[in-house]
Amino acid sequence: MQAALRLLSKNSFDSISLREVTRAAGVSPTAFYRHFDDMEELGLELVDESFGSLHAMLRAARADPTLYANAIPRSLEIVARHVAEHSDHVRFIARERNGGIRRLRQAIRRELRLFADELAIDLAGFPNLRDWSTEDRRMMAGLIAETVVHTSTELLDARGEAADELVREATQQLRLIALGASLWNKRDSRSSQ
Amino acid sequence: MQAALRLLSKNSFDSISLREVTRAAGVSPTAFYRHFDDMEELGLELVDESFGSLHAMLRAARADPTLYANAIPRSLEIVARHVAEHSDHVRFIARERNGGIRRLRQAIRRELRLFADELAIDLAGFPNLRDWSTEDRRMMAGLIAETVVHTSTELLDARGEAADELVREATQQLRLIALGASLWNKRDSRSSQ
DNA sequence: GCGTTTGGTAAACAGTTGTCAACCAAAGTG
DNA sequence: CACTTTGGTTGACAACTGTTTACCAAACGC
Repeated sequence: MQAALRLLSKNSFDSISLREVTRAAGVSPTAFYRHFDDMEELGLELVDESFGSLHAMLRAARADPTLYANAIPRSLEIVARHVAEHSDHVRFIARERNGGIRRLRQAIRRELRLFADELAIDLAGFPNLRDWSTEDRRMMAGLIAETVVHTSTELLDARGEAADELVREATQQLRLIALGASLWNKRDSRSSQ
Repeated sequence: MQAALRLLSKNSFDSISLREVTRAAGVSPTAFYRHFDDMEELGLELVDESFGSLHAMLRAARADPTLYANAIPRSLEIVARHVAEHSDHVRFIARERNGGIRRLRQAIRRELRLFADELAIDLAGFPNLRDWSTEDRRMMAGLIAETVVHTSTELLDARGEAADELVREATQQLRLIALGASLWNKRDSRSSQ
């Protein structure tokens, strides 16, 4: 799996071959079948691993007591570090989220939805969002999640000053959203006018 | 190029072979070289074609006088139709935006940045955004663009009721952003506190 | 200590791949 | 009319692919 991730930093999943993976792992092609039926199965396990490291990050983040005071910049800082430390995982998720292999796409999107749902629950901890409908909180969580994910994927190809600029922009965007939330009329939620 | 797009609806670009493309086009493998040096060159031309159809859509949209009155739902309606009519182009962009081929990624991201820049200029047409700094307008345009692009890629795999739901959610998200904009303090733009 | 599970190996298979050289017919051009 | 460009062809090439079969050594379970 490490070998596969190494290859995946340059190519997309459905372009790397079973033999390439085993070659990179320093093992014979047939040894692959001792661990996976299929390349697809390898992919699905990589999805698990990638979201595992993400959830570990989230658990650590939620334990941080300084988070709530300055939630936006603090969260983005944590995300930026996660991207730096697990760039292979982040790149894999970003790439295969819209990639060519159906089941991988579905698995990743399901996990991302779960991530947004967790965020929606966290949002209920903020006083001014507490009496929103859960549907509205999910809508807002989806917007925030997408902004964070998008920023993460852009961070993959940025270094130094450019990376800082991306984080600055995302900070402003999340602030804009938070500002909108302070004016949100809870009764608007279902009138699609 | 049509044949390639057909294949690309199932697989990602760097997993389809030159021979597959020519086979799908009903032509011999070597005939490929009469038109492109490379698969990469084919890819770059597909990027041009895809953004061509997008810009045609935008030009038509801007000519619509009913747009400004009800900008958010009207724009999303237009986008949804574009996705339905050019799903191959949209899928290609979504997939290769984070795909394995560097130059394709770069070309697509450059075009998406241009798209956001155009949107930033359009935003200046709204009275309450006219006296913002151009930097803030770009920040907001980036957020809107990403929301629209993300919604488009999700629309690719949704049909009927699910698609309507996606559009409804995006409508709410854009409204939340617009609401935030009405409170935005223009002098905040550079103080990263 | 003996049998079984685990994780590795080599050799071979039929297919597929990108690219080259050589050839050719139709269309366009002076 | 002659000739050059355009866009196609066939055949061949070595290289690479996923998967099967058969074989093997070390570690583990009792």
